[in-house]
Amino acid sequence: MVRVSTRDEILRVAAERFARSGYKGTSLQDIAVEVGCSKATLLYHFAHKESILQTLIAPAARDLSDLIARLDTLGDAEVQTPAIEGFVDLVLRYRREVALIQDVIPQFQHEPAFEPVRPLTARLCAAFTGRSADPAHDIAAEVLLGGIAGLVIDDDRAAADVRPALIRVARRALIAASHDDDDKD
Amino acid sequence: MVRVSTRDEILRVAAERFARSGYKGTSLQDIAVEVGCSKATLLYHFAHKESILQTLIAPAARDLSDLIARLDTLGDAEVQTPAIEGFVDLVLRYRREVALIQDVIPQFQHEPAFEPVRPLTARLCAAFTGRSADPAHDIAAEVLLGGIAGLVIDDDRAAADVRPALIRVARRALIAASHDDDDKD
DNA sequence: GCCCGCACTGACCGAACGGTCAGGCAGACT
DNA sequence: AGTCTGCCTGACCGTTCGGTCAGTGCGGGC
Repeated sequence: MVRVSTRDEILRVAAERFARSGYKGTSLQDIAVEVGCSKATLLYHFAHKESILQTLIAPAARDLSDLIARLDTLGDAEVQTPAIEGFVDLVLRYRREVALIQDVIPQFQHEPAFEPVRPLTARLCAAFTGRSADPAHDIAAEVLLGGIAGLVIDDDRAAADVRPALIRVARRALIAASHDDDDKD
Repeated sequence: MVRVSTRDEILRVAAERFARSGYKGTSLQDIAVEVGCSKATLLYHFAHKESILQTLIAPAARDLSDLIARLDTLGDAEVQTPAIEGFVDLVLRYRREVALIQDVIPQFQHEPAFEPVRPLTARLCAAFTGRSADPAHDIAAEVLLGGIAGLVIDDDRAAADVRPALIRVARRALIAASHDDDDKD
């Protein structure tokens, strides 16, 4: 039996409940009951409900930010493969956090605090296309980004099983799309 | 000035608010204020809040069901193109409804009423892969299905502009994937 | 023994939620 | 004139929400 702090236990339970029932669909009371403490204890460790959310997604957000910064240092011709593999590895490592982020996007995307996130996704999208100027390639990249992030959410297959399939479908759709443009209908 | 019934106005406002702030993030009061009627009027026209939701997504659900039934009549070799084009046209026609459905999936997917939906998506997924038995093809199809549905949500580009790009990325990723299997790494 | 800080709690708060209900009101029919 | 029906409403209900607060128990340093 490992010794776990109440704070860590709150985060563990909250992550699970938020992913299962959504952020708004999970009350502090729900979390407190499963943790085995009072609701006031949650608000002793975290100032607000939103603080729990921020704490949960912070590591994933940091790693995503690091990935994007690293991709920015690469040249146009060599950026796609690291982008695809880096992103796939990221969402597979943070499955629950990805589900959580996708859940709260509708209610936070219009807030001013969400503003600096948009250029981040644009840079990631650009890395996926190999910085192509073709808007059709941008659409393809957005589809792949969203599709990959969406798949890992409620998928119970092992990461090692899905990883190669995800990378392959992204390579097919993106690398082919940005290298040969002669098959337009 | 066209004459619109209160009921239709409720549906119009609810669709917009649900898509913008989410189902749980939109109260009956919010809708009533924007419609210009009382909250009780909403509950006169619709028995519950959930009835509004069901009414909104019913046409999209019916068309999706029809599409899947039509795809079931096609052979394995000829099903992919109609599946891709049919699905893209569907989500482009029902952008707001798609956003709404994706928003409420986390809170309704565990309910028994959601049970008959799962085989539907499996059949659509199978049509996307050309009924391939390879699990990697299934993953590719799920990525594309989710990615395409996710893209149209908060995309303000005209349907005619995105449609060819969506179809092309899906064809690249899926048709190539299921016809030549000799590039595994 | 005393005190202090940390972890924690029960009781409580105002606000907002979905939903109920008795009744008002305008127009059509008898 | 009377009545019936469909549309609509204000007032209200119980519940649940996130959050506050005074206070309790306790382990460790002095």
